[in-house]
Amino acid sequence: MARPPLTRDEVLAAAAALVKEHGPQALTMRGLAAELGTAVTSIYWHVGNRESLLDALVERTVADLGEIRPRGATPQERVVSVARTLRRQLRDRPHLVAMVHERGLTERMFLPAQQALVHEVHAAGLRGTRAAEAVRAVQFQVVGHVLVERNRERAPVQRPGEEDLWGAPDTAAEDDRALARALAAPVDPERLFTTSVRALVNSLLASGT
Amino acid sequence: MARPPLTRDEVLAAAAALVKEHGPQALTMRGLAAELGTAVTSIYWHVGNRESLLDALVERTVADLGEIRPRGATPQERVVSVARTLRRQLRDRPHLVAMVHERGLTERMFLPAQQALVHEVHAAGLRGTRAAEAVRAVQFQVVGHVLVERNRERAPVQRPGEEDLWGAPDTAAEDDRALARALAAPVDPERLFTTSVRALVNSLLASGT
DNA sequence: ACCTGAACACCGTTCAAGT
DNA sequence: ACCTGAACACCGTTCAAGT
Repeated sequence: MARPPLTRDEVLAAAAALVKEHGPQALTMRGLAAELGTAVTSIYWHVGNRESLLDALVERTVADLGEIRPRGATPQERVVSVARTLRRQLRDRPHLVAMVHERGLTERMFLPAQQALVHEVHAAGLRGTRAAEAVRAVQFQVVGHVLVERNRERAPVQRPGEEDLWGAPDTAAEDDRALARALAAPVDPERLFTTSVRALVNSLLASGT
Repeated sequence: MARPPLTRDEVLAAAAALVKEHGPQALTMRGLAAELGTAVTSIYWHVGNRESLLDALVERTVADLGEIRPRGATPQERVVSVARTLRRQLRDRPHLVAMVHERGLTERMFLPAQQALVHEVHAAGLRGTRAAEAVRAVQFQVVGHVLVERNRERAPVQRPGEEDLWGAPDTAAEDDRALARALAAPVDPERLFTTSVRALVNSLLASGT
């Protein structure tokens, strides 16, 4: 009744499944061993230790991140489309993105998108330092937005929430009920993301033409 | 030789010191007890458990976050100054910001800044939904940037780094050596931050005048 | 080359018992 | 009201011993 010999790939696959479903804190060496039907110590032979297991996981999924195909008529539109695609890719793998982030591989993960951005910014007429700054501004903007967004989802109930904070009178917005109401309403992240990126991109690319 | 009776404040202070110095993972109940010269279980009497201890710590430091005084002649400048002040405040407490973030209290922490932003955006002529969107765009931008920045600092050595990635020929930037060089150079986060915020703010506030 | 159980040094938390 | 040690159920990791 002995199981077939354990392989490194098998370990990685099981670990990836655990992380994808329940997050990295759910990946314990003992739990993983139970999942695989082996002794805990066998895992150590194949992957070294927990730390390098996570490293391998992150490595593997960074490599999995797909190509980015810019869409749209103008460089502005294409940059925005790259940003939106990237946001979607990151949002699809919340736990893994967090792990990539923690391990400082955000840079690497972002490379395909960065190359696309370089191309578009160049097409918009930006050169040299200015172009590099525009690319990085967009890069920081997208990654930052996704991080903030994830945080909001993980902590859906704020105490007190913006509703309470802005529902009360005697605030700076008291003479603008529409503003107060808008701030009390929940954020629409998709919309806010697009608005922000568009605003940033319009401003950054304006200096190229 | 008995120590004076333990107080909740004493526990919080010692815990805060540990976290500030070495991060939350360095805060173990046993280590804290050793620091305080009591039994581990005494701590439980005062703060419940580790989770609510961290909650209390976060609560306390969110309350500590100071006022924000906008500076500058135009609303644009004042919004940028708010953003820069906020960035500095967040950067001064890296571990605690991360904890606030993890606990989903980013909203609350951001409130003083948000009120200042509302005031400035209003002064710039924005109203209602539009004003709210501008405020939130800046908010997300700042918090996101700080998060990305922190990540970069924690993982100073990227493998491979952007230098290697952009130093090689045959990239999209191969006809623009200045661009390739700029992307291979390390990021100046302060400068990038100011550039980005300025670009975003200019674009957002333009529609108000 | 690959797997194993025992053991070590850690965790957070509970609880009955003290004063 | 406050403190204590013992105990429980977890961790990750090492290592000598097996095949």
